[in-house]
Amino acid sequence: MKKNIKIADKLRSSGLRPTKQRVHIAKFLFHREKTFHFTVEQLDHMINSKIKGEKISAATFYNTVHAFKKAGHLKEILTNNNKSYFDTHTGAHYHFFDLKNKKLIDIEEDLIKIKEFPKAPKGKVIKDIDVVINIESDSH
Amino acid sequence: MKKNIKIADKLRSSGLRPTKQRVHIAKFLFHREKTFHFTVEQLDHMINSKIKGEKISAATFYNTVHAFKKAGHLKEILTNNNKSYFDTHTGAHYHFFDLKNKKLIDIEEDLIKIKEFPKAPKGKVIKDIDVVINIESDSH
DNA sequence: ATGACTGCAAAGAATTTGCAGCAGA
DNA sequence: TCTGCTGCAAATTCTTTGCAGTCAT
Repeated sequence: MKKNIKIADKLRSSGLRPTKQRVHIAKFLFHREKTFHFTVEQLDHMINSKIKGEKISAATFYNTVHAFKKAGHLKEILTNNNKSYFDTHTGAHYHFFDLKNKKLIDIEEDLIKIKEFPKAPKGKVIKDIDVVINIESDSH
Repeated sequence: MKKNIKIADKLRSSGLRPTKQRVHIAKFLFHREKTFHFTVEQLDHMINSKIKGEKISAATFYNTVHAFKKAGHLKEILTNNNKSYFDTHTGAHYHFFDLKNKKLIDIEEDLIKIKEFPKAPKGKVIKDIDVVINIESDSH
């Protein structure tokens, strides 16, 4: 029960009302040790398949995930898959993307050293840098 | 007319039949000096708006762009935009992505130096590395 | 002739939107 | 009470598919 309160506070302090659905989703996402990568659709299936009663609607998953992202609790990752992947690991880091099984693997920031990179065009600033290393099976 | 022959040969040597539609699209894409970034949809509009008679169908644009990509004449680029962007510049290079107007800007390979990066997981090899530097307006 | 390619229209996926009703503050 | 949030269904957007007819070789 403590955890619920913490989650509620986390949401409230981000300006998000801790509704039943949001708390449910937040607990699922943030009460885990390891980083978790997912698409909104996958999240929908994973959570709703465990709910016997009232399911959470897809629209709410989209709303909630985007709200969490805006609040800085989730990070969006680019892939070659034309889908939005999200990551509970919000610090600076990069990814392997396994082209075969469409799975992401974290690469901690300090494992990649970008020695230099160009300045942003005039009037623009760099917001962030995405690095995706696409991998495939050895046999290729 | 020479150019048409060259294009036809380029296609044939990639195992692609130089149909009227493919030659038309290939000329549009490859007879230009500067790199060109586009989505399939944009390409469709750009080309079909110039055709008075028989338009080329969307399916053919998708088929053709993917065929060109497979043949190595186009490169696909990741963005934060959940859309497939393609690039006529097929060599190794990276991109700025302007979050405001959804435009890509090339960054030549030698402007980014990745000092070190992790080994691929066992049984996997690195296919390629995507680097996208997201930029936004200064005022942020 | 014989595959390969095209075009259409329909289906599919992922995501967004509009709005009435509900529920936190 | 008063916004903000949810849920539904419909709408959108981008992309793929199936198949009959057409074209390159």
